[in-house]
Amino acid sequence: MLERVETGNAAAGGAASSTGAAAPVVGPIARRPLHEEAVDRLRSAIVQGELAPGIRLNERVLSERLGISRTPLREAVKLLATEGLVELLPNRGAIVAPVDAERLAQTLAVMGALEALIGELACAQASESDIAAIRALHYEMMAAHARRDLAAYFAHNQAIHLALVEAGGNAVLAHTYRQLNANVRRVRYMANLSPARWDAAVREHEEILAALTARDGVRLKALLSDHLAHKTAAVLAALQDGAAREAA
Amino acid sequence: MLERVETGNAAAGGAASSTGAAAPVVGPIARRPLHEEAVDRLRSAIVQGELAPGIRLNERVLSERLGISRTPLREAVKLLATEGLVELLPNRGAIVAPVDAERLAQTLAVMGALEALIGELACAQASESDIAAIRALHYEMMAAHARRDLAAYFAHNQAIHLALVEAGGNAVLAHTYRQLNANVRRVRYMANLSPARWDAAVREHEEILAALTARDGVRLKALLSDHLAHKTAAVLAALQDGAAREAA
DNA sequence: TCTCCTGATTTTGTATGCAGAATACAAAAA
DNA sequence: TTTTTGTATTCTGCATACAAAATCAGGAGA
Repeated sequence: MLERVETGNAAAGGAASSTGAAAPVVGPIARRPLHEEAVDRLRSAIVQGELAPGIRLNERVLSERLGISRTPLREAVKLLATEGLVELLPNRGAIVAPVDAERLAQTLAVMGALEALIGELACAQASESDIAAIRALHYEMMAAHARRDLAAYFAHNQAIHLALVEAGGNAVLAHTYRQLNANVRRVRYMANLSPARWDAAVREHEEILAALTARDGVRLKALLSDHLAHKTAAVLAALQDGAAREAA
Repeated sequence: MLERVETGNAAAGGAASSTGAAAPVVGPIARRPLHEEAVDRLRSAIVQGELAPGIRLNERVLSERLGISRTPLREAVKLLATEGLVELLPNRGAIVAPVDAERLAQTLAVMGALEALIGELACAQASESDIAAIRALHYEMMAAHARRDLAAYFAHNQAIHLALVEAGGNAVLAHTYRQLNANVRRVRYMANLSPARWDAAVREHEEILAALTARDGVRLKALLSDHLAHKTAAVLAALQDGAAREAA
């Protein structure tokens, strides 16, 4: 967990050896900044619960683990703080942000407001190949569901929702959505959903795909909103549940 | 412009000398981190156009001007990059993000989606004193309009919209809204609005206040959406205008 | 035993140093 | 004159050094 970074920036284009084929001449591989690497690393560690809510992020320890110095690490931590994944304690460093039901509910409410725009834009702007890609993801997700493979299901589910927002062609919307979503995913990983809710979610996805295919924006908006509302209920319930179990 | 920081963190509460009066004991004033100071400084400099779009942010120069070292400054710049106010060029530092009509339109679309939630929450959650405060701001704005004092008008206008979103009690929503808004404000500063649009905006604000007072969420939602749509049109038009004038 | 102080240690926040990349400049070639 | 190539300088990205704040350990006193 949290392996060293090993500056994996090896020449992406590789030696375009041999014949001077119509190779696009790769271009000089911009090395990825370490702070970005650190952001990604830490974000996924937090989202996947590898770094539990509330634990302190000791700079020295983390910088050793990631194999980078404190400077880019601190930059990364501050970025994650704006995403709400970590909390900055003045003069006392940072902790992984505790999961707060109130805040989570607020986040989901904002995402709900965005769903309307997402549905509208997706229907209006998605290319046929965008839709085809989403359909492919949908069936892969169905397969995961049939297999009761929760991890794969989540992964494809995420991919679908991201593809939907991307298809709308509004980069700001996509960025905002992603950022909010990070906090929700964290809880998702913690909470298994009930079989009933799982089945219902899959049915909802069927309808979502149908509406998108028909490019029925009004309907897609409504479906996405409902879908999120159900998800909200499930997530908050799971959270309550977890808290209760904790207390026992 | 961009005066040194002078660590204005002087004991905020001042010496709580003399009698142990019921002073709220200020607490040992947590010194404000320099990177935060830098963020605020740079953000307002950019929003107010003091740092023009496209110009390079030379680290050495900036750190000297602000009187802080490069480390916290770099942290600040990276934070502003996530807000979209600056653009990071790998190995070549950062520039003030160019104003891009496309991106601005996308930002405004997202804000539009949020307006619905803002209106709903404000009507449902605002306290009477919240509403009173907004009303006070409203009249101050009206005064500024009567005086044709554009700067004061903008300031109060901003304050009203922020108060509205704050009154809803959803901190995540407020945070998201603020962030998106920074990019719009920048253009606002650049573009004077036409007298006709100004008058119309004021009338819209009258209706907004009325709907809030009546706690008519449905109506407030619609009004805020329309208001933003008009603003969007005005802002984009002003932007076109500016570009055209530039070309001439 | 508990509380409160005091000094040592850890940890953060900030500044500075260093290597490599990018740019600017100047001379040579076309 | 224009383009190209080699060199010097500037700047960024990262690491490290240093100072201030916080935490911890131990002991004195109640």
